[in-house]
Amino acid sequence: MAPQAKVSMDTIANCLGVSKVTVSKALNDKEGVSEELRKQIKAKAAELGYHMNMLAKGLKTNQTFNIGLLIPERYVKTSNTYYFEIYAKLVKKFNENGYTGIMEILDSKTEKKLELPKMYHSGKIDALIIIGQCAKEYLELFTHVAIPVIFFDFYDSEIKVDSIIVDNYLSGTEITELLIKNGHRDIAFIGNIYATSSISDRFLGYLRALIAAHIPFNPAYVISDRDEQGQLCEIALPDKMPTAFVCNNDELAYHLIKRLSERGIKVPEDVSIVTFDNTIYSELSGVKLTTVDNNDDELVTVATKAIIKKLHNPYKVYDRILIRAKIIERDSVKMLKGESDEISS
Amino acid sequence: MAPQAKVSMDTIANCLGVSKVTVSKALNDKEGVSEELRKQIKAKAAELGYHMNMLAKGLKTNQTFNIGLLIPERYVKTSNTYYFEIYAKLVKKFNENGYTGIMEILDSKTEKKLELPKMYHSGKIDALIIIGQCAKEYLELFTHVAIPVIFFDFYDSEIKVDSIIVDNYLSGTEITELLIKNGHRDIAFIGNIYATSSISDRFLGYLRALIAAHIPFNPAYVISDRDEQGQLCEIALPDKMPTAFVCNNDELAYHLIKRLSERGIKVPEDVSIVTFDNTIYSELSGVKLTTVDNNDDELVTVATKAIIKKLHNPYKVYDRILIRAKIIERDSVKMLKGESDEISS
DNA sequence: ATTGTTTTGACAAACGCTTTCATTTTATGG
DNA sequence: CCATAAAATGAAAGCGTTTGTCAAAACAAT
Repeated sequence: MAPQAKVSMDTIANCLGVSKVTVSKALNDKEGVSEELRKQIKAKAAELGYHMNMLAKGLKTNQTFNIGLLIPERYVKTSNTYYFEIYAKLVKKFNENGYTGIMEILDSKTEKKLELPKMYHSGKIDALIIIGQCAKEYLELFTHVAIPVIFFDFYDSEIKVDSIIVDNYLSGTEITELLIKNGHRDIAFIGNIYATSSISDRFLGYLRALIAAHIPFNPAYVISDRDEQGQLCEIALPDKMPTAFVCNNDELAYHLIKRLSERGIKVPEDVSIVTFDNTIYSELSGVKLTTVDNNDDELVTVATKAIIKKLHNPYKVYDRILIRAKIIERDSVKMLKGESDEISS
Repeated sequence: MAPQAKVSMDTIANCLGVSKVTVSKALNDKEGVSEELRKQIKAKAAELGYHMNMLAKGLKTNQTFNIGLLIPERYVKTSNTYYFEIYAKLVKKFNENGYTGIMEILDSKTEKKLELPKMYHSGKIDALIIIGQCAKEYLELFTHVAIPVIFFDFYDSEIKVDSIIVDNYLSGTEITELLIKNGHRDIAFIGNIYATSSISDRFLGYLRALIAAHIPFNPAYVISDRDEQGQLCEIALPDKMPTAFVCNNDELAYHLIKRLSERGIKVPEDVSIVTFDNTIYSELSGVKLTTVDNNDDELVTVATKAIIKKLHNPYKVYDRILIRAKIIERDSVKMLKGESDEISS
C-alpha cells in the first residue's frame, strides 16, 4: 500500500534468480522463454506491483506510445461540444490499445508561422491526428513529417494526407431526399459552403438530390451564415420562402427556428427543417429536429485502428476513409399534402 | 526541409569536436562551459534543427514533462462543455510552461475497482490534476501516490489532497444577497446538495445569506433535481411558489424556465432566477440569466502554477486555494415592488 | 618562475529497457 | 550412447541524456 521503492525488471530478475533479459521476454510475450518460467515471472511481477517504464522502453525502441491530437483553437472556444466528445472517445480508444493521447491546441499564431506542434518536435508522439480543418498552408506541412498523420473529420483533395471523414456528400443527398419524398421541392440550403470540406460536401449532396429529382437549382436558396470575414452573421432569409431548409448544423437550425418564430412561421407546420450533427441543439428548440448523426463511435474506432496500423506500417496509405452517417428522423419534417403528385409532372 | 536523419547531442558534439557532455551543459544553460563555446553549440544546434529527446532526458532525470488530467467519464458525456474549455485552457497553459497534458478518462469500472490511472502506472506523468469529483474511496487513493496531485473544481474536507476551487460558498451568498436586495424573501434553492462539494457549498452560501438577512429557512424550498440514484429527474415544484430561485447551474435553470412557462409562469415578471456557471445555457432561454462566472482563466493559471510548484517542491502544501467568482447581472432578476419595505418588519 | 585557485572540458557510469548473439540445456533420432 | 537440432537462457551493447569525478588549461598571487 505504501509508496514502494521502484521495482524494475532487474528487481524481478534478482528475486527469481534469472536475468532481466528473460524477464523482458516473458513480460512481452516474446518467444525464448518456457511457459513455466513465463508464468512465474508474470506472477512475481504482479506480486511486486511492477509496471513497465515506458520511457525506457521507448528510448530503446524509438516509440513513445503517445498519439498526438491537434485541435485548432477555434474549435474549443464557445459552445462547440462536439469535438470534446470526439476527443474523449479517441483518448479512451487509444488507452484500450496501449496508447495515450496528448492534446495540443493550435493557436492562430502558430498556424500563421507554420510551426509544427511542440509535441512533435520534442519527440513526445509517435503519430498525429488533426481534428478540425485549418489553413491549407499549415496542413501542407504534414506531408513532410516523420510520423504518420491523419486528418479527422475533414480532408483536402490537394493534400496527400490520409483522412477519416463522415460521408457528408452521401448523407447530404439522403437527408435532402427525405424532404423530397415528403413532397418538398422548394428547398433551401443554409451554411457557408466555402468554409470547410464538410459543409461543401453536404451542400453538394443536397444539390445531387435535387438534380436526381429534376428539381431546378435556385441560387437564391443557398444562404450563408457568415459574412466575408467568416464571422457568424444574421441569416438573410430569401424573399420567396422555401417549404423546407437543409441546415448545415443543429446550432444553425436552432437559431433559424428562433428567427422564423419571430416572424410567426412555425416548424414543421409552415416550414420543414433538417440538419446535421445530432448535437444537443437538435433537442433544444420547441420541435425536435430530424438530423444526421455522425456515427462518432464508428469514426473513432476506425481512426484509432488506422493510425495504429500506420504506426506499424508507415507506408500504409488509406487516402480517404468514409464513414456512413445515420439519419435520425424526429419531428421537424412535415409531409406536404396534395403536392406529392406534382412531383411527376 | 526533408525529414532529416536523427540529430542528437552526439551529432552536434562531433560536428564541433567537443564531447556530448559539453553540449548537454551548453544547451541546458548549466555552468561549466565558456560563453564562447555555448554560443557556438547553440548555433550549431539551431542549424541542424536539433530538438532534445525528452524521453532520454526523462529516463535519466526521472521526469516526463507531462502532467496528467483525469476526468471522470460522466463529465464528458452529453452536454457538458464546461470541462472541455477548462481542459483546453489547462493544456495550453501547460504548453506555455514546457509541459504537455495527457488526458485519461476515468470510467466507472476503474473507479469501482480502485485502480489508479494507466498513465500513472506506466510512468508517463510527473503530476496529476483530477478534474471533477468522483467516489470518495477512489479519491483516497491519491493520498498515497508518488507524484503531486491536485483536485480541480472540488474538494473533500477529509482527504488531504490540495485543491483549487471556486469560492462557491461566497458566491452562493453574494448571488442570494442580490435577490434579497431586490426585495425577495421567498427564495428556493434547486440542486442536489449531496452530489458534490460545489453544490453543497453553493447551497450553504445561499443559507448564509438568508440567515444574515434574518429570513427563516424553509426546508420545502430546497429542491433536488435528481432522484435517490442520482439520476436527473423532473423538478418537483413546491406547492407555494417562491418569488425567486437560486439554481445550481444554468442548464438546470434552462429546464426550470421551460417547466415554468408550461404553467404560464414568466421569468422574470412572475419569478426571478439566478444561477451558476455562465455557460451557453445562460443565454439559451428567452431571458438572459443573471449568473455567476467561475473565472476560468484565473482558475487555470493558478492551478498550473500550483502543480508546477509542487513538482519542484513535493512537500509544498496548499490545502485549498479559493478563486473568487464574478457575478454577471443580466435580465432574470426583477425588483419586487412595494415589498422591499417589508424586509425590516 | 612557482605555487594555488578557478575555469573548461572530457570521460565513464547510469537510467530501465530491448536486441543481438553466444552459450547452455533439453529433446530427437539413429 | 553419441550426434544433431531445437529450445531456453544470459552477457554485453546500446538508445540519448545527465551526473559525478578528474585532468588540463588559464589565471592570479606571491
